[in-house]
Amino acid sequence: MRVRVAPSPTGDPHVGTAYQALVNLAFARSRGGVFVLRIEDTDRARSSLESEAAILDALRWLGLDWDEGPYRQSERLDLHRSEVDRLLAAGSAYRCFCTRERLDEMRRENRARQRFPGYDRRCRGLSSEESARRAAAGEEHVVRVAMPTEGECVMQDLLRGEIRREWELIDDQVILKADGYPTYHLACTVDDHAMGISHVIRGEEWINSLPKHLRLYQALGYEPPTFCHLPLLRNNDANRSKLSKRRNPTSITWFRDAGFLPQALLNFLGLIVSSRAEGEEKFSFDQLADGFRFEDISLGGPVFDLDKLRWLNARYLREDHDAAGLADLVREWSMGRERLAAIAALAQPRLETLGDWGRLTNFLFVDAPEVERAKLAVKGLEEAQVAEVLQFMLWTLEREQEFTADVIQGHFRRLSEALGLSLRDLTRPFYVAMSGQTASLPLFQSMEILGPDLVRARTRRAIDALGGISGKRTKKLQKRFEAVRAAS
RNA sequence: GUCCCCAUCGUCUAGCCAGGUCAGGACUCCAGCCUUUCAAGCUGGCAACACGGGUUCGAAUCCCGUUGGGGACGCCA
Repeated sequence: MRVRVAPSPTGDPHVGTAYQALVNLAFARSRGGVFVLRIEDTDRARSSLESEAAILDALRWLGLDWDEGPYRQSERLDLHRSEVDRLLAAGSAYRCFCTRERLDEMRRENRARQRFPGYDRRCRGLSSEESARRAAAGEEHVVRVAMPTEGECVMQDLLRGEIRREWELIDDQVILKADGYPTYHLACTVDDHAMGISHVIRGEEWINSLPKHLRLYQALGYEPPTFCHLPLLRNNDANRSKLSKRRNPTSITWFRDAGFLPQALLNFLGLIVSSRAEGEEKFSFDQLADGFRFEDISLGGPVFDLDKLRWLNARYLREDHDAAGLADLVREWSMGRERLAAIAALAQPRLETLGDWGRLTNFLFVDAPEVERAKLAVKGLEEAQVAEVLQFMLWTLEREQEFTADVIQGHFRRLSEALGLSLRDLTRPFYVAMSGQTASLPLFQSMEILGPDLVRARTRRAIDALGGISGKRTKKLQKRFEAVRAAS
């Protein structure tokens, strides 16, 4: 029995990845199986080594260690390409020379006519001679799978049982991009087979792609594994969309930085996977793995309840540590040597006695400071406008990979110019959002020390403190934001 | 829009597959006890089977429909 988790290194280590890793690992441990880690980095533009490192770190922090890997898909291109060639030779796949413009146009039309927006299969009829000739001539193309055009795809999901879908509703999916990299569908299928994965346990968002994968298994002559689609973690707001960093802290590093214990987070995720009828809700990974059963997973999308996590975390804090142990924990969390030195550098010029330290640096040692609405005010701006400014910066920072004081300062300068606002006025509400106070340690350096996760969470809190921004308003704002961004 | 998945307290859920208990537990909230304060702890309380049909002596549980929510529809994963 072999399972895997296959995150894509395109952003912060997501708590959903931890959730899936947890289920896979628990299943593996309960049956003496092997747990494989595979990095899905076939998106050359968005994948980064930093993100990959952060994911490995986060999984290790949680104690979700892998038995094999990490494998990188980008290092397995020869295999992927040769399998594509095999499909091409067998006529199960074909080259497509359609331009992106034509595809966009076609999708727009189909959507407007409320039809299935898939590819119209224009290139599927090309003769193999013409196809080979144009490819040899260097014409840009992708490779698509030829899907069956009639009948029904009958799938088995471990949690849901049988699922049926008309084949004609399945698109001729691209499996090899113009840049020569495989898409998820191909790479995942080929690698799962090559790595002997017996159970594919992944998020529910893949359920619609299962027919494509099944077709690939068949065309490649592979025996398909057992598939199991886990419900998606949801946001805690009204619409309950799938958990996103837009609205909630989703990064595993945020949980670490905000002072949660890895055991508590893991336990919390485990509670979603396998909740006890009654009795003890605090349990270790080993206990979870011990009694692991797929039947215990409920199919409704669970809302991530931070309050319950805090309660669990509190229990770990006081039940699993004595006072001395807790002191070690706090020191480790808040005063890593490097971090402490950075804070000292900011505090030193503002310190009269060591006793000032607490007052001055307190905000760097809490998960979130209290923010008074009145303190967020900026002279000459409405509250709503202040909220918008905060939102603009939040969007800017969400895209920023390099979270250093200099880079952050650059963003503030540009935004102040673009909005015609003095840097002083622009930064004022951010001092309050970050520290809870109008007078505080230097903003940009403080933000660097806090790190992207806490900065984003605090900015969001400040926006909420000002009454928030409605969904409608957000859309309009986003347009203006793009305009401002383009201009600056 | 089309297709797929899902539906028990505000939240996580037990019960459903093998119909028959005041629908159970936990978080949150409220009250009381304990206590130098606050937490913690203890005790108690508020709170749910989305709706409509069917099958049945009997439906949260089985079937159908409606509604609601989510997901997918990319040369992203």
